[in-house]
Order: sequence, then structure tokens, then C-alpha cells
Amino acid sequence: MANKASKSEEQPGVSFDTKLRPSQTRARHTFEMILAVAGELLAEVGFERLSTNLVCERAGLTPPALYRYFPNKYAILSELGRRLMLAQDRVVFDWINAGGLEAETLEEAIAKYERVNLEVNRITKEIPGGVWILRALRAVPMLQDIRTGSSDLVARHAADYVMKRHPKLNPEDVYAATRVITELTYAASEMVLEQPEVDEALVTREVCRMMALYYAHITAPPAAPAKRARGRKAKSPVKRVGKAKPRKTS
Amino acid sequence: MANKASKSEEQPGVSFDTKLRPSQTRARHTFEMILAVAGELLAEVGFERLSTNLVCERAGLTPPALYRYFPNKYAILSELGRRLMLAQDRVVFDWINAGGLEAETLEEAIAKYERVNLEVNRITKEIPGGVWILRALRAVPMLQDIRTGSSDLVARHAADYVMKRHPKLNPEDVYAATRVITELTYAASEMVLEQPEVDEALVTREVCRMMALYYAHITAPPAAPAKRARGRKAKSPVKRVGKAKPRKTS
DNA sequence: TGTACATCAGTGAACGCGCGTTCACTGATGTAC
DNA sequence: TGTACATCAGTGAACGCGCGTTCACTGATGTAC
Repeated sequence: MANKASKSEEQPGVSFDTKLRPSQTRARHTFEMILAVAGELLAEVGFERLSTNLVCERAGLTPPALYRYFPNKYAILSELGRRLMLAQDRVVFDWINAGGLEAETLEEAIAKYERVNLEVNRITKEIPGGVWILRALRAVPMLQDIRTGSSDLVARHAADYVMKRHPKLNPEDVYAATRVITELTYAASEMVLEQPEVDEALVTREVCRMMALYYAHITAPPAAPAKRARGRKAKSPVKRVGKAKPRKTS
Repeated sequence: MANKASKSEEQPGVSFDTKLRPSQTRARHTFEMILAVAGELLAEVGFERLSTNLVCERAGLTPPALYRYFPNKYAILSELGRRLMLAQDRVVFDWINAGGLEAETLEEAIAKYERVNLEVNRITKEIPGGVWILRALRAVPMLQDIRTGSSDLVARHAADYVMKRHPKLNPEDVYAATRVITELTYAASEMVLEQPEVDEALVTREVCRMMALYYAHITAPPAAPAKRARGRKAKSPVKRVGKAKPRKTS
């Protein structure tokens, strides 16, 4: 929640973090109003036509008032993005902690995955401009860390959980697997949200089937697989998915 | 290749297709120059700061010259996007036709999938501004049809191929599966391209493993699965992934 | 092979608009005494 | 409980810039004869 200043590419010196956090209650209202209006406007006009001036007009503010809290529109999107990711993460964390990863059969696993996936989709649909926020998190390099940070956090938590149940597995392998699962799950969610012609229930089920198969394969390697290529790599050849940046969470 | 006029959201009447196709050779050079410069500039300044004026300046043209062929920057991106998708599709089609989907063992399947995935990544990296083109195809609703059209085309071709090898499968099931595989493969590619800290070889391998497991499961359902939930659905409960828009191809 | 001419291709200069941003200022809030 | 005052919060008005777009125009190309 504090200042996670992080530069991606783009020109140097452009910070997009919020400048002042409001201290008085009137100011907090203004702060929230700006975010709410920005969400509305995203849904209406999209990311590119969103501007600080437009937000001010709709919110009944003058530009310097907005400028007090947000140096530019990316700061607004950043805050919206953080909140959306936080809301999604919370659902997934709760699901993991409630045993979402436990299942006796493949079908049970699929059903459980489906529930959490559909719930995450629901949250994104509910939040005004939710789909546009996701697009911005993908398309604006300045904002990408928010998305990948969330993905990484979930993947780590999932990996920790799995390691408790299967202490013999290689932690690096498990993390790589949960990382891929998390990222592709996000992508599947976006596929469903972006393409109204796809059948959400069907695609979600198939994606969950895929994830469940993979998860089962990863967590139960000693149980003799049908066929096993010999020459190449004896152990599951997973090393390290990436040196995930240290997160300042102070 | 011809006019696939398609409106997504955004205000009505804004066409982004190319206006005139150049007829004389001088004009064709100009046309290609504009695209080449736009790619360069995308790589340098990104999608949002790209403007028709900027392209003109760099290309040594005056705005009306550019305007003759492209009504706005989306038309340029659209053309760049179509070309990138075409290049990727070509690789995947060739791979499928050369038997890319055939494999005796899981490890062999993974190795084959890896090859085509890495090749697609390579193409995107090679094309100037390639990653930015992908971002634009995701983030700009006007351009999304280009991406989904490509994805759909590949998925259909793959599904047709699979149906020839496994005629007893339900075509709808197979298409749903190839659609999900295609879309998630794209997402995995973007993950690798967007996040430089990710180990491309490792993530690609794991994604391919996931796809191979799923593919094996889909194409060999009669071979008694380990466990099978009874109550819910007897047959593989896949219906129809979407009423894929009819594509005007002439 | 030569040339007149219709069409294609690109120029030069300017426009209005909305964007991000800043200035000096007024009004609201809450707290120290 | 009252009030003086430092700080916080927001105003009004204006700026320069670069964007998309258009005008009437000149120059290049290729082909019909």
C-alpha cells in the first residue's frame, strides 16, 4: 500500500504514484470521488480518451485539486489497478487457505478451480471499468509491475501451500508451476471478459481441466507415468522461473 | 486481406482500415516506409506517444501524404498487426501440416510444442515494435478482432487436423480445446516477451507440458482414465466455444 | 519512339481543439491555548 | 467552551504544445495515341 516506486521503461523521472495521501475527511472523499469517476469514464470512453481534465469535469473539480493527489492519469490507473488486483488476490488467497487446491478426483479439482475462476471474473465485471483497468495493466509498461506483482504474490502463496502438502517436491519446480498456472489463469479470465462471444462457463471449465491435469502431473510425479522419455532429463527439469523482484512492502 | 471492416465499440463511423492501397511503385514505397517507421517509433516511444505527425516527421513526409493511405494511427497499427499475426500463423500452419501435433511420448510432444512456441516468440522479437504491436492488439478494442481472428483461424486449422486423426471425437469438443490451447499459448508468449526476468526456455517448457497433457487427455478419452466422476456429465461436457463470427475473406 | 494529358502522389501552410500543467489566490478544517 | 491561526483543500484563469485534420496547390508517373 505504501510507495512501491518502480520504474519500467518510458522516460525517466515520470512518477505515477499518488503524490499526497489525503488527510482530512473532505479530501478523502475527493480522492475516492476521483477514482470512482475515473472508473466510470474508463467504462464509457476507454483508456486512451481518459484524461485528467475529463475526470475533473465529471467530478466537479478544477484540475489543481486533482493534481494535488495524482500527477497524471497513470497514477489514477495505478491506484485502480492496485485495488482490482488486491480484490482478486484476496479471493484467491481465501480459496487456497480454505483448501481450494485439495481434491480427490480430477472432476472435483476442476469444479473447485471453476468456482474461484468465475468468482474472480465476477469481481472484475462488477468494478466499473474493470476490463479497461486490466487492459491498461497489460498495455502500459509503467503499470505492468502491478499485474505481475499480484500474479507473483498469488503464485508464491500457492507454491508455499503445495510445499506443505508435498514436502518432497522441489520448491523451484513448484513455484514455476504455480507461476505458469497463475499467469495463464489471468489470461483465460481476460479471454472470457474481452470476447463476449465465447461461452464463459465452457471456456473456464476447459481451462480448469487443463490446470487440474497439469497440477496433478506436477504433484504426483513418482506414480509411474504412462510413458517416460529416457534419454533427456531424468528429473522434472524445472529450474527457476525468474528472479522475482524483491517487493518493498514496508 | 481485403476489407474486413468490423466495428467493436468506440464511436461509430471511425474506420481504421487503410483508405487507398497504393498503385504506383513510388506510392508503395511510401506505404511501406510509413509502416517501417511506425514500427521503429513504437519500439522507441511506445503506443501512446505514437502519432501520425511523428511518423510523418521521421519518414520525411507531410501529413497529407500519410493521410492518403491511413486515416489515423489505428489504421497503421491494424496493418502492422495483421502482418504480425500473418507471420505467426504461417509458422504455426506449417508446423501443424508438417505433423507438429504428432508425438509418441509426452516428452516428444513437449519438445515439438517448444519448437513452434520459441519460433513464434522469435518472430515477434525480430519485428520492430513487435511487442508493442501485441500490446495494441490487446488493449485497443478496434484492433482486437485481428488477434482473435488469427487465434480462431489457427484453432480451426488445428481442430480440422485433429479431427482427421481422431474422427470419432466430437468436433465441438476438439475446437473448444484447440481454441483454449491457442489463446493460452499466445498469453504464454506475451508473458515471456513482456517480463524479461522470466526464463523463456523454462516457462515455455512448462506451458508446453501443460498443453501436451491436456491434448493427450482430450484426444484419448476412451482409454480408461484413473478416476471418473459419475453423477455429473457422462460424456466430455464440451459444447461450443463461441459462434465465431463469419469471416469475410474476399 | 515521341508527346500530350489524365491520374496518381506528395507539398506547404494553417486551423481549432483538448491536453497537461502552473500561477496566485480563497475558503475550510481542526487544534493549541 | 471560545477563538486565533497554521495548515489543508480546492478555485479561477490562463499558458504552450502537439495532435488530428484540411485547404488549394505542385510535381511525378504512366499510358493512349
